[in-house]
This record gives sequence, structure tokens and C-alpha cells, in this order.
Amino acid sequence: MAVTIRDVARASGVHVSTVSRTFSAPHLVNADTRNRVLAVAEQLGYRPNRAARGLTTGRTHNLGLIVADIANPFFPPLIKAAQAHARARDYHVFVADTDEDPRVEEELIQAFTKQVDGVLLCAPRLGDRALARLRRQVPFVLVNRRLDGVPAVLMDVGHGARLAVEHLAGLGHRRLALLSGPEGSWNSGRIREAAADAAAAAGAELTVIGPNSPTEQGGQIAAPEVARAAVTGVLAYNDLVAIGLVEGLAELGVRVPADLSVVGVDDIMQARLNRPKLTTVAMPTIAAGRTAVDMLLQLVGTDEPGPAALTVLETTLVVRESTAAPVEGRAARLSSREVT
Amino acid sequence: MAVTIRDVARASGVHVSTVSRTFSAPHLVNADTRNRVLAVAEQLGYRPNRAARGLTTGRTHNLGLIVADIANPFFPPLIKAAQAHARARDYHVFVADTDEDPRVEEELIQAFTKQVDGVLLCAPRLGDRALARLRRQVPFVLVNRRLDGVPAVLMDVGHGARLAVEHLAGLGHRRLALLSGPEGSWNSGRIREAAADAAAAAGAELTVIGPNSPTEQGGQIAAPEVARAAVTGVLAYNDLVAIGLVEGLAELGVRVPADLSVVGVDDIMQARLNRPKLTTVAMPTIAAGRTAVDMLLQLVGTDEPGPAALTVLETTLVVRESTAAPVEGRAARLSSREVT
DNA sequence: CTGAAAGCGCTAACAT
DNA sequence: ATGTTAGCGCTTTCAG
Repeated sequence: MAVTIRDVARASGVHVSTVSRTFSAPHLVNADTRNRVLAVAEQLGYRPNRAARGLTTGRTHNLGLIVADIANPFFPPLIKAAQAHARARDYHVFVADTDEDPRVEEELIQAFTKQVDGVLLCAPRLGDRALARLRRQVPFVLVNRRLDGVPAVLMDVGHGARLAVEHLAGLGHRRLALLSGPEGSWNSGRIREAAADAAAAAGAELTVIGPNSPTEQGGQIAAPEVARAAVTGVLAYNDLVAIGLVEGLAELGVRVPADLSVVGVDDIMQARLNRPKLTTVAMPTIAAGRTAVDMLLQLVGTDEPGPAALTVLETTLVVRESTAAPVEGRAARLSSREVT
Repeated sequence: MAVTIRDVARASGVHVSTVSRTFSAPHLVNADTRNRVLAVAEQLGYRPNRAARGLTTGRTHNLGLIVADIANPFFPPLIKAAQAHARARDYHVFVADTDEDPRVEEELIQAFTKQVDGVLLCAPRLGDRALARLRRQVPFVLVNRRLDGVPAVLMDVGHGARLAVEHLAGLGHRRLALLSGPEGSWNSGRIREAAADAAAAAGAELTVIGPNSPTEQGGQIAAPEVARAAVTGVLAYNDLVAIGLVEGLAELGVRVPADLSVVGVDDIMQARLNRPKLTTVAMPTIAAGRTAVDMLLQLVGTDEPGPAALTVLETTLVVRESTAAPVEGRAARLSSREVT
């Protein structure tokens, strides 16, 4: 085994408890002794064993971070921000991926219990009831999901969806479609509600198509149905779906934005790369990651003062090239076209 | 505190060691007792404390995974694969991001010591000497980096670079540039060597431009220099750089592939989305993530038989739209053009 | 300010 | 097959 507190104690001629204090309560030990201990520790290459410490203190100084899909470009910036922020506060973070499966999600939360001081649940797919139950096992904060009494950071995607629909309506679109997200997604619900409201207010008709897998493939698969729906504007659950939709549409000979306007949600890097560049709702992922860590640390009893138990972050609409004014009679023309 | 092994023991009328055995060596305990213990444990909601277990066994069942930048699209698929693979073997993984800073990299490795059974170092930026020293603190396996005596999984990017240069040469390009990567990058060195070899073999001239930040910005910044270099084909350190380069070039009025051919490395999702779709060297990231975990677990003494201490994974060239035959006299025309 | 002693939750010989 | 007894490395009363 490696060098322990005991080795340091022996080598510096003090008792282990003094060494311990040197690291966990330096002010309780005489400056001279402290320096000596520190020097010896340094020289021996001593590093406190966090697990052992956690055993007595009850705090592991570890956090769990659970997302549906690490490879979904929406998450990495959030993970990166959360990880960096946590590290700056001397916390390490376990990252895990549920593969969009609620059961895996539950298993992971269970597995993290006792391993971590708290977990960040990003856009969980689990039901309210399960979440409420799990909550008693381990403290957590939710990202993009609201549940009574549980701290959360929300990116106000409803607002973004409203802006998107108003943008479309402002361009003159009256027949809109919404490509909804996966079953358990809270965001999908918020987008849908807000879009419906905004559409009604603007006197536009909104058809909901879904649920869809939150991937490019999901969008591509939905393309024929969208084409058949005789709409001129579409709001997709996220950018990946939007990008897939544009691709699928292209294969059907439907051009964006000439024949159909498409807006996404997330503003992932790909949105800017896509041709046409995607009009989309930008999400403050970095701020969300940081804030979530702050809230979690506050929740698990760190002294650091933190934000309130519910933080709502604003979203904005980024208008790019995938939206344009509809052309007269387009809807009719589209609906009568032969589509598989 | 939550429910411990002791609570289970009391409630099921056996000694703690029996409970312990029920979980860590089930075959050593009578089926009836085992079932009873299991039932009680289940009912009480008992979950073993891995940290406590680790204290006595010396194995934490945790892995560390260190990358230069979580938000670089090259890494998420690798992280995802490694995490999933590790979890299937009952290992949790700490993910950390160095922000391309070797000092942070070193700090992280230090911090993970004792916290994990081993660490996966993906494309480390640390020097050989530092790596060799650190290696004595914690077992690790390298991804895309070779160091004597240290297990590694390599994606044969040299081969890919060679294919790329041959592809360019085959198209008729004779004046090539290489946008190299960041200082500490082993991959960048391999690409450079292989590209130089292949260029020489094909009778082409190769200008090295760099080092460059491994980001879109890095490519964009290099664009003027590339334009000035009077080359007709470019191999970039990675897709991000290639994409940034294409953008930067566009701003200077240089079109890809009409005026200049560009090849990237990595085949990230963005490569396909970019216009023109990027010709690039595809990396087997998922296999790499899995293999690295296997090697690491083998290294730290799991019984599972694993692959050898050095695994080289093949890369391939994906030809898309960013490369084409050069047009007569283009190099001269480009070099004489006014470029800032 | 520092030492002594107990114990965190669990495993690992060693007995029985 | 199960109980006993020591710790693992560290923190935390409690004395002094």
C-alpha cells in the first residue's frame, strides 16, 4: 500500500491526529508543526485517501452526473462546465449515460447512492413517482425537469418555443407542425404547451407529430409525415431532430427554407454547420451546468451560499437560414405531392 | 446514516460476516441463509458501501477517464463507450477535462490516485518524463499515445494520414500543407511523419503550418497562411481544424474543393454536416474506448483475459466532397492573390 | 495545541 | 457454513 497518514506521523514525530488536523483543520495546529508535517508529507508524496475520509465524515466529495446520452452534442458542454466547476470546489464527478432508458437511469441512481454526496439528473426520463422515491436515497438536483420540492435548474425552453412560433407566424406561416421528443422528456412537454399557446395566439394551426427519437434519425424518419402534413413551418424537439428532418426532406425533394421552414432547439455546434444554418433556440448549457453544481453543493450542506432552489435560465431565438416566409399556395402544393 | 451491513445482520439473525459474504462471496454461504439475508437486505434497502469495501480490499471499482476537452466532439463517443463498458463490469468512471493544459492533466492524475483503480489517459499532453513518473502513482493506459512499457490503444492515424496524402496525390496535388496540432499531441507527430513520408513517396511537397489549436478557431486562424502558402491540398490535424479552415478560406474567397482540397481527421459527426462534406480519416473511437477499459481492467488485476498491452486499431479514409483534382495553374494564381 | 482512543462500513483470515 | 477478531486510512471526541 501507499503512504498513509501514519507514515507521515512517524516521519515527522507527531501523532496521526495531528497529521489529520494538518489537512482537515489546519488552524487547529501550531504553524511550526504544521509546516513540518506538510514538508514531510510532501516529501513522502502523501495524498489523503478520500474514501477513508468519507467513511468517517460521511461526505465523499464526489458527485454523480447522469445524462441520457453523452454523445448527444447538447450534453458535453454541460458536462464540461459541471465537471470544471465541481473540481474547482474539490469535488470529483462520476459521469454516466442511460442510453435513454429509464430503467438504466434508475439503476444508475441506485448505484451512485453512497458513492456520491449528490447527483445531477439531466433531463431524466424517469416518471415523477420514481423520482420522488429515489430522492429519499440520495440528494439530487434536476436539470430541465420540474418536480415538486426538488431543486432544479430549468432552461426556459417554453419561452424559446414561443419565440420560435412567433417568429414563424411573423414570417407568415399559418400551418405549423411540432416534432415532439421522447416520452419521458419534460422539455418536450414544455415545448409543446408553449408552442400550442403561441400558435393559438397567432391564429396558426399546430399539428403535433411524435414522439420522436431525439436523434438525427428520429428527424429523418419523421420527414415523410411532415411532408404529408401540409404545413409550412416546423418546430423540432431539438437540433438533431431538425437536422435529420432537413436531410429527410431533401431526399423527398422538399427544400428548406424554400418549401418549408424548420427551427430547432438547443443551438448545438452542428446547428451552425448545417446547411441551411439552423434557426434555433439557444440553451444556456454552461450556466446550467455550473448552477446545478452550485445548487447541489448547497443542498448537500456545503456552506457556500448558493442560488435559490429553483433557477430558471433564459433561452433566446437565434435566427439563421432555415426559416423564411412561406410562398403562396405552398401548403396545398405540398399536400398534394406524392410522398411515400 | 443509512442502512449498513450491521442492520441487515441484526434483522436477519446472522453475523455481519455472513452478510458480507452473501454479497462478496455468495458461494460460501448456505443457500437458505443467503436468501434470507438477501430478502432482508432488499427489504431494508441495503446497498453496500463501495468506499468502505475499497478500504479493505484495496480496489475501489472506480476508473478515471481524462481527456483534453469533453466538448471536442471527438471524445464523447469514446467516453460513452468506455463508461458503458466499465459499468457492465461494475466499474464507475470519473470523467475529467484538462482544458488542454498539461498541468491540469497532472493535477488530475494526482487527484485520482487512490480514488480509482486505474486511469484512462486519452491523448495526454504531458511529456514522456512526467508520464513515466506519474505512472508509478497509479496504473494507467494510454489512448493515442505511445510510451515505452505503458499499455496503450492506438488508432493508427499515421496510416490514415498516409491514405489522405495518397488520395490527394492521386488526385494530382503536388503542393500540400499540413496543419499540425497542439504541442504535446502525439497524434500530431504521427500524422506529420506519415504525411511527410507519403508526400515524399508521391513526389509532392509538404509544408507544415502550426502548431494550431485543435479547434475550429485554430483552423480559421490558419486560413490566411494556408492561402498564402500556394498549396492546393491540405491535411488538417482534425476535423474541427479542417472545418474552421474551410470557413476561414471562404471568407478569403477561396472555395473548397474548387480552389483547394481539404482533408480532416477524426470523422466526427460534424464532418458529414459540413458543406462541403468533409473528406476525413475515420477513427474507431468506440472500439478504442472499450478496448482501453478492457486493458485497464486487465492491468489492475481483474481476472478477465484481455487483449495485449498494445492494441493498434485501424483507421480508414472516408472520401466525401472536400477534395477534388486541382486545376491547372491554381497554385500560382492563389499565391499571387492579395490575402491579409 | 497535541495525544489517546474509538469507530466509520466493510472484508479477511482464523476459529469453530 | 458461520461466528470472531482485526484492521483498512482517516476523523473526531475527549483528555491533558
